[in-house]
Amino acid sequence: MKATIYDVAREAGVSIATVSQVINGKGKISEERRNEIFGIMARLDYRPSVIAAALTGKKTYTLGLLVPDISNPFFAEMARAVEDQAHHAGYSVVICSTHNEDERIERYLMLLQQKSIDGLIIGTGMDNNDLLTPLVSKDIPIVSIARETRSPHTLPVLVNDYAGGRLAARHLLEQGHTRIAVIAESLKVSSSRERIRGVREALHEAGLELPDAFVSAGGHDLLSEGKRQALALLQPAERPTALFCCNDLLAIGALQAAKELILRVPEELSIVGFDNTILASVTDPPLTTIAQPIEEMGKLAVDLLISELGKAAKKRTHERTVIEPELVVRSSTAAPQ
Amino acid sequence: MKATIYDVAREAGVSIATVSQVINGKGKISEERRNEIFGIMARLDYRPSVIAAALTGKKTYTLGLLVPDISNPFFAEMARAVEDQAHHAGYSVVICSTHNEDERIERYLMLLQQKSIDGLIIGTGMDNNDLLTPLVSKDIPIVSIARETRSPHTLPVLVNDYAGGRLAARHLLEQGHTRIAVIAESLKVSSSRERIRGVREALHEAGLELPDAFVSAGGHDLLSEGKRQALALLQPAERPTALFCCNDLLAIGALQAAKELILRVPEELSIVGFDNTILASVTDPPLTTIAQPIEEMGKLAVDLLISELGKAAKKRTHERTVIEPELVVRSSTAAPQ
DNA sequence: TTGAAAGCGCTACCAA
DNA sequence: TTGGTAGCGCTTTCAA
Repeated sequence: MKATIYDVAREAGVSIATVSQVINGKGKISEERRNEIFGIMARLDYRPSVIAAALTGKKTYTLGLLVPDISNPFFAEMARAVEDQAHHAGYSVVICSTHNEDERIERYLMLLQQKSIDGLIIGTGMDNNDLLTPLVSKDIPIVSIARETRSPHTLPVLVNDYAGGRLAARHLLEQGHTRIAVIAESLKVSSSRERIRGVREALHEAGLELPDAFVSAGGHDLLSEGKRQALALLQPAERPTALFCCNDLLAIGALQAAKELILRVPEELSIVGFDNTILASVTDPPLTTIAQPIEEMGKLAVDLLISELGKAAKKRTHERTVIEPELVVRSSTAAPQ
Repeated sequence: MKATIYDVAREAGVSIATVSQVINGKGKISEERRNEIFGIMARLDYRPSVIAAALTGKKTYTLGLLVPDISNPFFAEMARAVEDQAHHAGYSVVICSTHNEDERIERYLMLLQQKSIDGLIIGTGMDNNDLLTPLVSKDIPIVSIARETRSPHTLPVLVNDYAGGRLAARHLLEQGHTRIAVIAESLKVSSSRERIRGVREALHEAGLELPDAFVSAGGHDLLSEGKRQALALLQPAERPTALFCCNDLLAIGALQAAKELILRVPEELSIVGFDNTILASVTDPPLTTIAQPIEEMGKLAVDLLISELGKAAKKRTHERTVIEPELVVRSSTAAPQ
């Protein structure tokens, strides 16, 4: 059977209270005793039960991570960064794929609460901020990564999406494009809206408009959705000469659409993605995209969360952490013919 | 404050034992009482604490998943399948990226034990099976997915790697290749060894050999490793005309190597991958690869694990679940010039 | 059909 | 410096 604190105490001829203090480095225990007890713990291969500790109100050293879909490389890379950093700090991470469905989000949130996570990282879009109130009222700190929620209690760590949109549009404008369309995953997500705003703004500065007909959004399966939307956008005679896709997966869908329509990329159609996931570097042609420093963001989010963990709810920060995106030019963009 | 079982009991004018029975559908409680209590639970927004339940020896409804690297699309897709299926069954999943390092594996295993997971899914290579003994002695069921451990206590769910290797080699042989080299991620992983054995066997049947110089392995960063190894293999005058890479990431590295050497794929060099991740379909050229039905495997693994959860340790299955792989022909293979 | 009470393993407070 | 002990919220006999 597994050794408990009682076994250690008995073996050491002390009370469990003493052992507990040794474990937690509290109280004043003599060097001697301390070392003796450590020795016994090692000999008995004793491992404190996180569960029992959690029951008495201590931390569980578990974080929750909500992402729409872990099989999307962007979120996989995010999960990796988060998990890595958390691991370094002694935390483990429960990863939840929400598929952007409120119902799943709710179930997961319940689950995570029941399991008493110490903190939550949200990488998924959320309509309904009420879902967070139970967490908030329990003083569980929440950071959102790569998107914002409307709740004042979540600390965002994000890339400057607006700037990203501008960057993409400017790149396209500089190459001489004037008919630029946008494909977004979902207008529910703050980051998509911001990126579109950036595009619109950049166009505006160039004296151009972003017609509503050139903004497309929606869908779950990003790849096929990107393709479907691109197909639709490219139908009209007055088709756009460039597509800005709000993520790489959508961009790849667009790439497939172009292939299907026998439009050469970048000669006949330019495509810009967003995220700079591994996908962007391997496609045919390689994708010009806006890079989100996802690894850095993941690390930052975890550090931030853990530092908030220590504080009383009152003293929590409310700062937004914003990182600037970068344009990565590959081969999917060129001057229009 | 959060409602506890005591609040519910008080409100209902019964004892906590009764409430507990209602929650767990045990004992004989009158319809009336039962409904009344359910009502009160709902009204109080009562959520049983998984932690407290776990302390008394009940399940935690948490599974552990060990993968080498969640940012590798293959494992991301695996994680997604596992997580999805687990979620359907009411379980959550703690995902751990081991980087194939024994030390990390050990830490994670400790962590998972402390948190009392109900079951473990191993998707990572493991040298040291001793790390599993603590789990085994606690009767925690373990299934390995897409690879085997040497421990008799883990139930494997895998693709027929040997057949996969053969499939790849046969495809190449049929196209007229005779100088076929193999790039593997690590010989520590059973699946790699099996795939190579399959290749060797197929070659053997065709009266050919797989020289040791044509087998390359090792490394962590799969992409750059694939490139490095391909570069090395393609150096000699007697260079191979085809490369079988033990996963898609390696294959993409090889693709990059070919580009660097200005070798056209597939005209001058054929490349076959393994896994059929999303990557394979978007590369330039799209990758011929061996498909692992990863979604199916993930589901199977979870179902298997959960069904084992119910059984006493003695009655556990020892069956291997093997699925046949499929060849997916795209554009990275052709007859040698 | 229901309830009392003994844990589960640990923490934290108060005494000694 | 150390130990006693009352919980933490829930499950599970055993009695009533």
